[in-house]
Amino acid sequence: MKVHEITEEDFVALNVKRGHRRLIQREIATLNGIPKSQPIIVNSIPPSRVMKPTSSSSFYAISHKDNNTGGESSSGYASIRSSSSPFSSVMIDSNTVKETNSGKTSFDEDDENSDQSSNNGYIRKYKRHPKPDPNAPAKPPSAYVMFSNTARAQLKDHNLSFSDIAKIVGDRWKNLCAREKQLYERNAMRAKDEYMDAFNKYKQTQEYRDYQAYLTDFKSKQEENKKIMRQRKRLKRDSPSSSSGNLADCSSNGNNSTSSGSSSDYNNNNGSNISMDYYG
DNA sequence: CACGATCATGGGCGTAGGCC
DNA sequence: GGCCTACGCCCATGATCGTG
Repeated sequence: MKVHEITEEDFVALNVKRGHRRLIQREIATLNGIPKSQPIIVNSIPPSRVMKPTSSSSFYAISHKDNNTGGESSSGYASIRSSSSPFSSVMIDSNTVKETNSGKTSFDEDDENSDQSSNNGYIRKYKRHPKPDPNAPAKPPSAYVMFSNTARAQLKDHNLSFSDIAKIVGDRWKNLCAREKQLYERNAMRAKDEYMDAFNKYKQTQEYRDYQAYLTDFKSKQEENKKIMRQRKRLKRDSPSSSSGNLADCSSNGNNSTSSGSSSDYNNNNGSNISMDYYG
């Protein structure tokens, strides 16, 4: 594998910390001719699978999905989960794309088996999130989110596409007069204060401690599952002919070690709602 | 300081994981 | 191992928070 082909998953697999990942990615971007002024993209897809953007939009997510319709092509999925922020987008050098298009790149073990075989398709990154904490106070919306809720309600009946609405809301926010904006900001600040109070109180409760325990448990089980999946893949790869027998054994082992605990815990957990995420 | 993640919105598709 | 359900992710937007 060439250095510039390394993906976010590869870094994670190598235990490279995020800050270091960003530094390395910046250097790679520079090598690829991307100026420092341009933000880097967190590439979970090796360059060989990156497609050129289809529009001039500043947002650059690579996908087979039909824009705006929410419809996805049935032929697989190639996408980068880029941040919703426009800052997170960057054009990947088209030369890089061409250069590596035919090359085979290695993946994180998990993706490796994702049988790109079938359609050359890349399986999107998908991680199960822990259940949110139903007892935790709801996170307060920002001023912009408050505004967008109002604006969306007004635009709801205009039969506009999802992205059109987003663009209009963004425009309206930019053109909002200072006084009105201040109003939203004040509301947001008040909501935030209330949230902080509520959350500090909530942290003293048993529910909070239970949820923290659930999170820890959830994480360790995910790790466990990952190991099992790797094991299965290895077995499948190593003995394709006798795969059924081995697989059965392996899967039963896997199920014993995971489902027994996880399913019951999942059902028994008190849930929770601090939106945690385990992307690494 | 830079930059990714999150939040709301809705519809549709694909995947993880539970269950038998 | 196959079926089925729940839910993550995609699309756009900007402010804000968190992390390295």
